[in-house]
Amino acid sequence: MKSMASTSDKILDVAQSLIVAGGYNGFSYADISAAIGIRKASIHHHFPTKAELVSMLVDRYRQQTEQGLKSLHQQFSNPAEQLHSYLNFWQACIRDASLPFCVCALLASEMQMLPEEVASRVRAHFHSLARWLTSVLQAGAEQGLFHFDNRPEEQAQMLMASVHGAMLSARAFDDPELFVTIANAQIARLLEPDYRKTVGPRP
Amino acid sequence: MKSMASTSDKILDVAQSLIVAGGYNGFSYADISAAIGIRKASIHHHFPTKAELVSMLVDRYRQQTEQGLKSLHQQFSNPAEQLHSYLNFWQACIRDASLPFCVCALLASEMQMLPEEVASRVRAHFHSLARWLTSVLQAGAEQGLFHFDNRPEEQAQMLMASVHGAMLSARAFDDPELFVTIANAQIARLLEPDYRKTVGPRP
DNA sequence: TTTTGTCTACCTACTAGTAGGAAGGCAAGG
DNA sequence: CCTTGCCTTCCTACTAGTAGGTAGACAAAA
Repeated sequence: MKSMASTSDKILDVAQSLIVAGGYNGFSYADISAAIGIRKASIHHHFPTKAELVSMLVDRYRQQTEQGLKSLHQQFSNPAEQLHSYLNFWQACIRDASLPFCVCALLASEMQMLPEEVASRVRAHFHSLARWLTSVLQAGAEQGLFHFDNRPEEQAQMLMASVHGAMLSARAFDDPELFVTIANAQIARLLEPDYRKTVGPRP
Repeated sequence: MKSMASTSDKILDVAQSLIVAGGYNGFSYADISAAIGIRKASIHHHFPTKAELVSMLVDRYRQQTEQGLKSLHQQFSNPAEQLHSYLNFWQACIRDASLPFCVCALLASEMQMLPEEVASRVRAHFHSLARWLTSVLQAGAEQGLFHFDNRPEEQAQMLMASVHGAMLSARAFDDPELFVTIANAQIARLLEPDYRKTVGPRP
């Protein structure tokens, strides 16, 4: 049985893991070429320029993310469980090192030198993630599950920053569990006291 | 009057701003050469390899940071004011774009592909910053200024992640004020209610 | 005189990207 | 059936430019 994934998907897969490891300038067509056993020129056939490659990659990532968040809504009606499930996803990724950093978060740190077509897509991801977190927090607050003093938009920004910062710390300290600690402690503070015992972070 | 800074300091200054903009792989000796009007070879005289250059740069940055935090202790005896002053520093840096990102935070995102001599220094910065934040939080808690449920070490990690994540968000959204919003909201939650009015974030 | 800093000139390895062609799938026309 | 032609995919071979790094000459300062 041949490998199912198309060549262009394999290229994006490899490129994604290389970007997550070292950013936009941290990989080359030659790296991808070596990883999947295809010539450099063949990669250019699928993605004429590096900027296009990464743009397509971010588009795919955004699409996967949005689909994931949507299916999360179908799976859990409870905003607290949605939030936990979101964090569990990253927890698992960071633990098994399959995707130990958000592609867009990493690219965001290099924002100033990204091609505009990439930068705008990264920005769009941040906007849509902020929107999603805001809606979950708002729903949770209305249902009396969450409690916070700020506007939901602000609280969402705080949470998003915590998650990205926790990824960074986990990487800096070379300690995946640190992500879990930080992220779970952060949402524990959101939960209403009487709800904290039932849905709070598991040990 | 000739420029006061030594050549090697000028090299480090330029390299730092280039790293902050695009990371380890985001700058070259040629970039520095062009920026300060010196030949590439002359830079190699001061810093034989790129890894050494960045190592020295991180050493200098760590030294400056530690000195800054020390002088901050001399200036303010109040832990809440120390914390505010720390955030004000970054606030100013990000607003005037002089140093719109922590060098070590940016390098941390590329940890996996940094030369070991650089990576270990970045890790050391994270450790010492965590230590400082822990001590400030602990002192503040003992004086009844702060309130939090976790151990001070954990709370320090949460705060550090928030600060770095806020830098990232400010960059991703291209909105310096976002850093201020997130960071100030985060420490506002630490402050004891009756203390919040006097030392809380200014409007 | 030795050291320090800078220079010109160069090196090898790698960068993104291009030119042009071979092999095969596929569909229309004979 | 077979041919023709298009399309996709991949290839070899190449380009111009940039990466980090080196060798050695020169001048000024210690």
